[in-house]
Amino acid sequence: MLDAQETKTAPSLLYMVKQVELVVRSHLDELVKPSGITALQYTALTVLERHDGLSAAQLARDSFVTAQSIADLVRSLENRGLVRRERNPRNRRELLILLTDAGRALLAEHEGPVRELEERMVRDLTAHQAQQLRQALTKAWQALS
Amino acid sequence: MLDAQETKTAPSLLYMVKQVELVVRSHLDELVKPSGITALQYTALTVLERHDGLSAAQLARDSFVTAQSIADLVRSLENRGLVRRERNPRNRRELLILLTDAGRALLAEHEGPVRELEERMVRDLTAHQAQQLRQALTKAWQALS
DNA sequence: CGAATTTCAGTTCGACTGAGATTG
DNA sequence: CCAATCTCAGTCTAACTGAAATTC
Repeated sequence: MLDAQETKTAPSLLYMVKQVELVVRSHLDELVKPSGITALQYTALTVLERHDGLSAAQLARDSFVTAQSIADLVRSLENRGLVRRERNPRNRRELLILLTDAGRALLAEHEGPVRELEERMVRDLTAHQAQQLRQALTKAWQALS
Repeated sequence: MLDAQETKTAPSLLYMVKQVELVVRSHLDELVKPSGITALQYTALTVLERHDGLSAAQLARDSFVTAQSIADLVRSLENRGLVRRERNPRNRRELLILLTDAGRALLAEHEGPVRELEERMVRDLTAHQAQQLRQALTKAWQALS
């Protein structure tokens, strides 16, 4: 509200990224709240959807947090029956995190509303501009990683 | 690491926004840590730089958090002497938050490194693409607000 | 009186550090 | 022996809810 309208100095790109993330997360939290999970937990499930059988350590690196922090999140997903864990037979230190049927069902349930949220986000962009946005974000992420 | 390389399904725009925000925040935290403040506190100072004399309630709405949450942040900035507060004479409920000289000095000190971080973020984009990114983020933010 | 702002008190969640066990 | 992974224990920050005081 404060920045896009009466702007003395243009807000930085860093700030705009933060603002978009803030508003996305608040909508996402509302969407998944009925399922009793947070936006953070939902996002972890979508990562597992794309990379099933990840270890907690890999998930932690992907999220820029410590392994200890991820452990709590994984445990709560496990307690809800959304994921299960099993030893990696090739490296018995690792516990692989796998989606359960209930986890996949929860993802399927929210697929539509989440897609609608993303469509609303690019409502005022052309398909080409939305594609450019995705590429620019990917390049920005790579440049800072 | 996990998504831009071996991608089964393209990560969503919502997820990319989150990832860029995560990596930006981790760099920003490192930059401002020597000053003894967090990225969150630094960001609040930059908001005040653009809109000096904001109330805590306005700052809270801008950040999608409750007034109670912002109160702690403002109090710690006040304790460090980076902001001061005074009653709005036109509306005596409000306490306006104003940058002190020390607050402005802290912002000036970090201006260069923060600009370098932003330049690094758009390193692989043309000037036009960076401008398009800013516009797309602004439109996305408006569509969701 | 109702709405907005601030403050106080208590709580919860999501992160951290440090230390230990197991595996490669 | 060292590095990576996971776990346990304790802590801290940053968010929350609820309730009260003040002002418009």
